[in-house]
Amino acid sequence: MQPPDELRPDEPRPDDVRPDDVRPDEDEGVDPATLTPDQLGRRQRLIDAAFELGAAGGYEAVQMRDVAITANVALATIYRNFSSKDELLAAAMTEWTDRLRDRVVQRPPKGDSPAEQMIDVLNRACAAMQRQPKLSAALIRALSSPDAGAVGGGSSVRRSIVSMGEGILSQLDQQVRVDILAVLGHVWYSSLISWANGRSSFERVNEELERACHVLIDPYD
Amino acid sequence: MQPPDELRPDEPRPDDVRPDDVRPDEDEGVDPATLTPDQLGRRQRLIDAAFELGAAGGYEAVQMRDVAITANVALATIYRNFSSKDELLAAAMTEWTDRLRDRVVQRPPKGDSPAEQMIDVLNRACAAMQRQPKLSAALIRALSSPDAGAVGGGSSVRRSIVSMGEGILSQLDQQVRVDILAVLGHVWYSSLISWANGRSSFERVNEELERACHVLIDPYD
DNA sequence: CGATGCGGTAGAACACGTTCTAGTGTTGGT
DNA sequence: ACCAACACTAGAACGTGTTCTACCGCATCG
Repeated sequence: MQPPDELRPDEPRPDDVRPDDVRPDEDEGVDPATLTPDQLGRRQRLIDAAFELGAAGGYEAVQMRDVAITANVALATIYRNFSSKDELLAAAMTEWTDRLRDRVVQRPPKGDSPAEQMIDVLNRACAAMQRQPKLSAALIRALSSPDAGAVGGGSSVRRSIVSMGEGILSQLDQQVRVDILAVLGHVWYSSLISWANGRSSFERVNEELERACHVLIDPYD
Repeated sequence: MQPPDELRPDEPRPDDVRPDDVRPDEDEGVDPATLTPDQLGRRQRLIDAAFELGAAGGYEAVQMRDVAITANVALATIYRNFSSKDELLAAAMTEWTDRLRDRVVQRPPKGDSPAEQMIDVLNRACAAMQRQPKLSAALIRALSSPDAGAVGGGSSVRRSIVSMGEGILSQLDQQVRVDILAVLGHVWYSSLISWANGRSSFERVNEELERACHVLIDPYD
């Protein structure tokens, strides 16, 4: 299964391309350049298997033995590529987030005020996740895991929020903009974790984000 | 081991008292009123064991078999009182948070502006956690777990932030105050999870909170 | 060509949260 | 006094992430 492309599921995308703007310095240990095509293939098959199992049954359905079978790989081989289940899922999250961000960023947000525009962008990102709720929850859960390997995924998400917001808040003072985006990142992260853990609904996530956008942005506008 | 009382470790406190303002409606299933003293004792011993093991070795050191041994109880008995390890830790978190909040609230925050006062309060809470870093991380990790039983702990923490902030921001418009405190709650939660998962330092948590207080409160002041 | 080392495979083994089984008080109603 | 219900105990058993063992094939180096 290919990573779901929620915003424009119809656009063709070759199997093996990966976004070329990923920062290698924050990824997990292995340097992609030194991998043989065989190894890259196995690695991608593993990530795809994680997508597939996660989309079908959520976090607990991504069982390492099943991932191995789905990807046609030995169990121990997973651990040669990813130090843990959470790192595997975090790698999947990175891949998905990068695509999602590209989509969201490249169409103009609707709304009259910066706050409204920011809300629109976040809503669209949320809507994309909502279309694959089990997968999203699984990926978010991995991101919030204590596993060291999941760090890269977290910073990838943070980067995405910043790049989504920079254009919209460009009129604001540099420092204020950074601060606002940082706080928004916290609200996003916190709300999604609550949602992924079954503590709140998706509407609640949207409400929280909306509230935060208003209380943060409006007074500066 | 008794729950650590970080802010005033010297004040005597009887073994069996529990704060009388806990809302039973958000606690785990069992109604405390119907428990025999024996049962209450076992329950408290379990929470105390969790404190002890968690303080010594963090989340992974709180192993159910060890908790059972430490509390002098059979393994299965733990699961009669708490539906999971995370719920046990969440109960411990609730107990600790309630005390912490009482301490923090009852002395006047220092600082000239509401933002400064809010920062002071949050800093003090952080400082208390920093004194038992392994325990704090363990409790926070439990709070952020997908376990249904941990919900009560989360709302207990949220309540604490609100009650800590209400006095300070009393001059603000009601709605704005609620919104600000909600956003602050997200920042607090998100930062602490990152810290508990080893992704950021305690100074970083303080910085994030400080930043959030300024960007949220100052424009309304 | 042979040695060496690396990455892969199959599958057992291990750790720890959780559940199950069977048996033993203890308690409260009749 | 007896019975039923229930909480507790000891310990086995189970599930799933992770690690270990043993072995194999293949490429690179001498």
